[in-house]
This record gives sequence, C-alpha cells and structure tokens, in this order.
Amino acid sequence: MPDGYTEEGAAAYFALMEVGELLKHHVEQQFRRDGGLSYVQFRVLAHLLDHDGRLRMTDLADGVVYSRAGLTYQASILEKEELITRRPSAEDERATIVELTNLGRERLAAIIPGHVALVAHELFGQLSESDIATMADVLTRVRTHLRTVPPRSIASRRKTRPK
Amino acid sequence: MPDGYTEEGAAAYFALMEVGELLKHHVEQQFRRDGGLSYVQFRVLAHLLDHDGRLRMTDLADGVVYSRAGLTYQASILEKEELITRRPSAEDERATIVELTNLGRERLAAIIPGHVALVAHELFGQLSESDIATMADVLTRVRTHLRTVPPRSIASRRKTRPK
DNA sequence: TATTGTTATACTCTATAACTATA
DNA sequence: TATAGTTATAGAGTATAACAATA
Repeated sequence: MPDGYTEEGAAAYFALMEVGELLKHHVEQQFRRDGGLSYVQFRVLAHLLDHDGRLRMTDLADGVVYSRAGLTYQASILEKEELITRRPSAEDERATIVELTNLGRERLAAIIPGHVALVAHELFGQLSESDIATMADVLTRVRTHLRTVPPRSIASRRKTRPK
Repeated sequence: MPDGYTEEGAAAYFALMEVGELLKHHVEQQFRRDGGLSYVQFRVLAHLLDHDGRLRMTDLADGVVYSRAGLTYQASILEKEELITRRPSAEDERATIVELTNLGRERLAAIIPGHVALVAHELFGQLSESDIATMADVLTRVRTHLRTVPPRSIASRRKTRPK
C-alpha cells in the first residue's frame, strides 16, 4: 500500500468528493432557478466573460473541459437563446468565434449574485479565514498536478485502447 | 455582498470544484479499466460492502444519493452481471433486499488497490500530513452542513415549486 | 496532412409519473 | 392511505466517428 493512505486521508478524500457533488447539486438548482441555465451552460458563458467575451470553439472547449462535439451541442442551444453568437474567424476561416451577447451578460448578471451568496453560505459558512487560505493553497496545488494531462479536445490522439 | 467573499475564497471554491471534477474523471477511468464499472456502479457496490453486504433498495438509494428509479436501473445492470442479487425481504414484503455476491466482492477487490494508489498519487501526492488533516476537518464540517437537506429518494415531498 | 468545427449517432445517467403490491 | 419498488418514458449530457472546409 502506497504511503499517504491513512484514515484521515480517506476521510479527506470522501469528504472532498461528497462536498463537490452536493455543492454542485445546490449550485445547479440555483442556476436553473435564477437564470434557466444548466451547470455547463453557465460555465460556458462565465468562461467567455473571463476572456473578454469571445473565444474560439476549441479554446472554449478546452477551458470548460469538454469535447468539441459536446461544446457544439451546448453552443447551438445558447445561440438559439441568443446568449452567444457564432461567426467564422477572419484570420483563420476554419475557426469559429463565439461571442457573448448583451443578453448573455444579463443572464450572467441575474445569476452571479445569488451564486456568490449561495457559495458564501454553503461553503464558507462555518469556515475560518485560515481554513479558507489553507484550502485555496492546497487545492490549487492539487489542481495544478491534476491538470498535467492533455486537454480533452485532442483526446483522439491518445494511444490507450484504440480498439 | 455577503461577507466571506474574497479573492482567496473564490480561489478555494474554483479549485475545489475543479479538483473534484478532474479527480472524478481519473477515478472513473480507473474503475472502467480495472473492473468494468461506472462511477455510480462502483459506489453502489462499495456502499453495500460498507453495510455488511446487504441493504434495502431505499436505504441504498439514500446512501448513494440517487432516486429509487435510478437505483433500479443500476441494480438491474449489476444483477445481470451477477455482482448483486435482489430478493424480497422476509419482514416487509414490499421491500427488496440487495445483496453483494462473491463475484461483486471480487470485482471490488480488483478495483480498490488501484483506486487507493490513484488517489494517493493524484490527491495526496504533494500534500503534507497537516494539509490532509486540515482538509479532512474542514471538508467534513462542510459536508455535515450540506447534508442538512432531505434525501433525494423522498424528494417528491418537497414543497418548493410543485408546478 | 493536420486542424477546426459540425453532424449523426449511440450510450449513460437521471428524474418524473404511473403503476402494482404490501403495510 | 402511505410506502417500496418497478416500469415506461423523456431529457440532458457526453463521446466517437465520419465528414467538409480550410491551413
């Protein structure tokens, strides 16, 4: 058995996974209630907002960690609701530029305050500032480690089980 | 804005959610590879193992946090693979007792060592013992807080948005 | 040839509602 | 009446492979 496996480690792992799931469930409901968006859809819009409101499909797919086909599916829904637009890129005509519309920004604005309040209540509710600081530090390190894998949009290049 | 929202808090939240997702993705692949089970299916079997190998459907659904209908779907798959059995309860003939078979135990045994190794590597890899202790403490507290909601198997009783 | 994005398709998972049987 | 479980069904999300267009 590799070292690192302890009762406390197991407790941390189980709690981490369950907290992630429960929190996601709460957040999903809030997204749906306040903005009629699914979890993924919110993330797509939020990621656009974080990148000046425009990104290429592939970059957006990598950012939100989805396959390009999966993003095309979500993008067509969001486009139908006029929360984003899609148009060919001027520099590279293969590429599609996704752009957040004003309606998309409004939708985010309708969701974000409640989202912040929810997380503040559910997650930070009973935690001290030093707890939060430790969590941020520790989890950021783990995330960096976990990210050491190729993005999914080029997953077809992997060599495992080509079948 | 509610207090509790800080840059560090946001960092902790985003990292928490992403770590949960990435870790789940890695773990899912390992379950599939080493035992041909999905994430949920593993959890169903593992939850049974944690309860002397037998539980009623409803209790199993609550334990794994799924609707009864969803569990019936998974149970029929697991039963077909002979990893569990289902039979009516003797005390309450409405109830179904789910029982882990030897094959089910073997399947778990084929998965668990790799699972432990994976988590030890991916999650605990670069964390100190005190980091882990803090995580266990903090996240257990949050989990307790988040669990303050009725289990999903009786979700039909809620009074919000009866529609 | 490689890359971008879309389409077609199939599959997994989940939830709702209707139903049966038992308490 | 209420509870346990199943079934039917519908919907969301994801992945794979094949494809067209462009680099």
